Amino acid sequence: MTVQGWVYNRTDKGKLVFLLLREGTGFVQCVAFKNDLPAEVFERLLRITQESSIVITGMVRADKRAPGIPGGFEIGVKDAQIIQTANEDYPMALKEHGPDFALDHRHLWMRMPSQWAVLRVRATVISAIREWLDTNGFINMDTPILTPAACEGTTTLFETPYFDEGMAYLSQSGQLYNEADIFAFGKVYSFGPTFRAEKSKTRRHLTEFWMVEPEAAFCDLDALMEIEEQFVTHIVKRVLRDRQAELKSLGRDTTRLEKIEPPFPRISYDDALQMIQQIAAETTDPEKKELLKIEWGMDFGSPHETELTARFEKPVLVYGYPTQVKAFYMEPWPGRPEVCKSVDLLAPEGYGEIIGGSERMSNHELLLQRLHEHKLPEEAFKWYLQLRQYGSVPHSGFGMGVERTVSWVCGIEHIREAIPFPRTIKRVYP
RNA sequence: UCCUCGAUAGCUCAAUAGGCAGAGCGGGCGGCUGUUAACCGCUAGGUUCCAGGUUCGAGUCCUGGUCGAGGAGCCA
Repeated sequence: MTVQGWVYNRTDKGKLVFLLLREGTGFVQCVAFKNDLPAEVFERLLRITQESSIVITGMVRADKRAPGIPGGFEIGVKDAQIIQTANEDYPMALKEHGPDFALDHRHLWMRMPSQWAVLRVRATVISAIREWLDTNGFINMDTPILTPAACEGTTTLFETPYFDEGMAYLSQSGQLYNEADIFAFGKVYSFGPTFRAEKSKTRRHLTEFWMVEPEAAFCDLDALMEIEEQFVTHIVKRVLRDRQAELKSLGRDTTRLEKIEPPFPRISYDDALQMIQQIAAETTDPEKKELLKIEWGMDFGSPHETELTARFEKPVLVYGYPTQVKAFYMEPWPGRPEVCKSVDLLAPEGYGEIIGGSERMSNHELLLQRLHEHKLPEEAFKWYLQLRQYGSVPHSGFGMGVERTVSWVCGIEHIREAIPFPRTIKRVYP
């Protein structure tokens, strides 16, 4: 058989050369004995540089000693043709790099096994997302990226000149458009890039990230939570089924992922708050105590989510947040207007929020009132308000961050590794 | 925007109390028939982020700046 690929690493033993070849879908070891091939070819393999492109002809055989992803087999080389000899100054050493250097060389860094594995898992996560939605009655209905104004009215937006229409803004959510779509199609999802111009500098933030946003008509908060746990479980199971070798090479403890099964624990904001307050009271570390300080009405920050989810093995659904910390369009809790029918899905192991969702407000007059309370321009939301005048129904939806989900599934430290070319506050290269 | 930390060879890092600029990897040359980031010998490789200051002497101390990282806020 022949293998086409790139030389990831070379080890020579005099009359024997090992080449660890990247061939796109995996890493395979090729072994060349001096006596098995023409002297001139062997001499070239002995001197081949890292990352050179090559076509190898040989025989596959099983060998427990052979490394690779997956390991356990290798190719005995009979002949080889070098396509291009890579320059000898390839900058990526076969070890850890600092983040600045690694990100400056993202175009090469992605060839490394760890990055290759994460991005392969990402592709499977995306495939599983579409698979579950497509087979559960959701239809893909993408939403515009160039938008006239803030969808939720709070987050900082990237802006761009738009002909004679003034400024257009890069989408930070397709949700409002999804809400229009469900009245035509019942259950829909949008899936695309999302842009946030916030100056967030943490391992959980990107300025450009991918979000899937399912939305369903005739769906209340309870039904939404069921959808979320089925959806997340399916994604985890697909990765466990199809990407074992990649997870293993990342050193991921998959027993944690194997426990992901519905139902997920459901906790009200009120109860979660009490748990956090108790944790804060019991902690002796004064710095941690200060970080965990919280009272009713405040949103959970990252330290709160971390402490809370550390006490569960599965993702946790926290519902019923205070209205004042959530977006204007969320349905109020029956009999408790200070609380809304929102739900966040917090991933375990300290990864925190990967899904934010809610039941949407279906009453026209109340929605109009909320718009005014939030000082949003009624004219810009005219179409959105009309949805409540022509056949309004209870409906719900959520947004899931792809990179945060991939980070959790892979067990990696930083979200920037979960997207091929990350965009952060200080980086738009390469 | 705020808080904390960092910047030394291509890369990852070390350098006692302020006293000759170092190692491993990667590159080059040589050796080895089972390497797993191989190993062994030799070799080349430096504006110690920038601008000032203190000092006989600064990678090290002081001032200002640049760039980066982690965290907070905000969020997926």
